[in-house]
Amino acid sequence: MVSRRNLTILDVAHTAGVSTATVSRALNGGKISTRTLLRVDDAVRKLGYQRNTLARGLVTGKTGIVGVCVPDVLGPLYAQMARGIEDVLTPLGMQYTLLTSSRDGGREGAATRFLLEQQVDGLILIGSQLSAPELTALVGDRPAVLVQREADATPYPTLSLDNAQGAQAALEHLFENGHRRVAHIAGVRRDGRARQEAYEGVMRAAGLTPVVIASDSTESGGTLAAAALADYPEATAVFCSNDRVALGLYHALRGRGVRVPEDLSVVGFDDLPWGEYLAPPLTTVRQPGREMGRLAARLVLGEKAVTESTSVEPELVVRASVCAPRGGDPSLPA
Amino acid sequence: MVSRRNLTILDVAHTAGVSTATVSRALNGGKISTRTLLRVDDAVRKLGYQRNTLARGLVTGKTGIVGVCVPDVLGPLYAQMARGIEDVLTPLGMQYTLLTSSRDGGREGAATRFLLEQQVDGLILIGSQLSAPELTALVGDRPAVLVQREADATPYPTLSLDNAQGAQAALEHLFENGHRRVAHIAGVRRDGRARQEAYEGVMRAAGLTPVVIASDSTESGGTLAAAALADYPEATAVFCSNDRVALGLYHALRGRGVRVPEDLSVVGFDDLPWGEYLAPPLTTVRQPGREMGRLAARLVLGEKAVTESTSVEPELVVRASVCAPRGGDPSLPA
DNA sequence: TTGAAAGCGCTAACAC
DNA sequence: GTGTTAGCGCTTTCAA
Repeated sequence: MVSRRNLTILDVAHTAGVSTATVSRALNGGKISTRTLLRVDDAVRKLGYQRNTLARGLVTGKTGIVGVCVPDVLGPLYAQMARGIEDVLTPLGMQYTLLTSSRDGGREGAATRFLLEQQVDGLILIGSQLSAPELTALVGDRPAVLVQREADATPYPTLSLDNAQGAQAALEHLFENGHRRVAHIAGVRRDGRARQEAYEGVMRAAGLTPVVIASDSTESGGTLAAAALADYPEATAVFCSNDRVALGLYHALRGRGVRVPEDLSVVGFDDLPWGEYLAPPLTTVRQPGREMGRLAARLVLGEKAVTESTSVEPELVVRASVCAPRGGDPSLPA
Repeated sequence: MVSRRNLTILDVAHTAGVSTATVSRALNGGKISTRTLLRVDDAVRKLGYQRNTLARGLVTGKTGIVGVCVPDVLGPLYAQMARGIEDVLTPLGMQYTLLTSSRDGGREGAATRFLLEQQVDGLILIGSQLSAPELTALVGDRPAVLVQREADATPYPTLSLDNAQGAQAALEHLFENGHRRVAHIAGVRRDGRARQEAYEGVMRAAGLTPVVIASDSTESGGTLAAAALADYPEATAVFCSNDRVALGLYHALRGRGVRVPEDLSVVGFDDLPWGEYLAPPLTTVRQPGREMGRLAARLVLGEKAVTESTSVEPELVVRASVCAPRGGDPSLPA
């Protein structure tokens, strides 16, 4: 049962009394008589043989593995994407290897190179920070998909959330509730910037003045932003670049005796799992992570027609962190 | 720059005017004259050569990869462990491949087999659900570490959190605050069971009656548990099997007008990132995920003396979800 | 210090 | 249906 040294198909062939080719066929579903198949199966079981994927991959030129590189393992969104990828790979008997770039271009490059040297059949790069030339030099003409990145100077298809649409939905919801003075707590990364730009655009289009508070996209960024928000007391609502910021904001607001949503309405972005359990449950924009994962996988496998860039629609999730502003439509600074 | 078909070291050898052996040596830091090293480097760069790890692994019998299998990617704790593993692997020029078992024995078996066939140098199985015989049959004598699993009938070292100690710390904190009627919302998995047993033991040792509410370790489990808790109104505190349950409990309690901690003290387990931002900030037991990851990696690489089983100490994180019960020490049911 | 050559374990023609 | 055999791309003796 326990292997001494390396068990190979030769051992199996031996104990089954057939050739290695036959064993290979048995293992891969080739033309085989039922009797020999049984014999081989027995031998495999008896020996506890496990095939060596390296050798197999070396000769077939395929590994059945898709490499996935995420910014960090910590994000629930990436986890959802991973599930989506799994959804399409598993029925195909394929697997994926997950690596993290730690939001660092150097590490991302190393991880990507590693995956490529691993001879992965395809590459899904999520939130890549590498420049277009770096990417092309590294990946060459291997199948790759860039997720959370807008169409680029790269030859690879991209898949991204329509951040503009999400921001617009959030703001419209706020407008419908009577808000006009809506501040934005901005994020730092690609997505954050896209959301900020959309926010500014929508505000201007509505004849309103954007007020942007810089932040680092984390809970503590949200907490810090609360202080900055105190300098803009006429704001009746805040659109946060993501849920984590909203969480930090909730916390700081509570400390300052500001009630959500009575004193200040809040909208998040992402729809992380804990959002609905907050007090009040957070109104937010959902990013369909799992679906994005599925799409990315199908794109990289070439199952879906590869258009230059695909974007998926976010969905507004209305819960309880938005209500009408206190004095109806506020006119001028207090 | 962009490879036509497969670029091999033969191509490199060719353009550098040396043999493949020399190229190999140059790539791996063997004895080489500086001049040829430079020539090879140039050729590599010029061609955009990337080594084929499969071939390399096939001949060396090592891949430099540690396989990691986690119950689900969604858990922040697993993410922290992954970071810990990375901490020790990266400086060694090694990598890890992450796979999920989706808390399903079948999928876990498949994932493990896949990693093994991948010829990983070691295996870190987190929260494995497989039985000892299944595990031994599958893994054989390859280096493996079982995380979040107590010492077993398996030949592999285990690494687990001292759940008993964590439960004890939580309960002692509650006792010190004057609580006697402490209920427990139990979890379903290994860890949950260990915590429940510890809870029961500590309660009995203190001459108190354990009250256990079954749950599924998720937010909705916590929400449901709130209803069950209504049948035990004399409880002044609840020890939750994890933070997610505590979150759901918070939510349901709020709906019922029960204040935390004034009406009911709550303690969680795990210390997930959002705990400190809740209202009130959650007192909980921290699981040192990153450190566990580091330990697991060192164990699997054989850097650390392999003792049969290692356990790491949890740490009580006191925040604001515990205070003295309302009427001091409650005596009898209402 | 470098090169020639023998495999690592497997699959895929090609014969039988 | 089954066996023979030539590699897949690389490292590693062994000689030179």
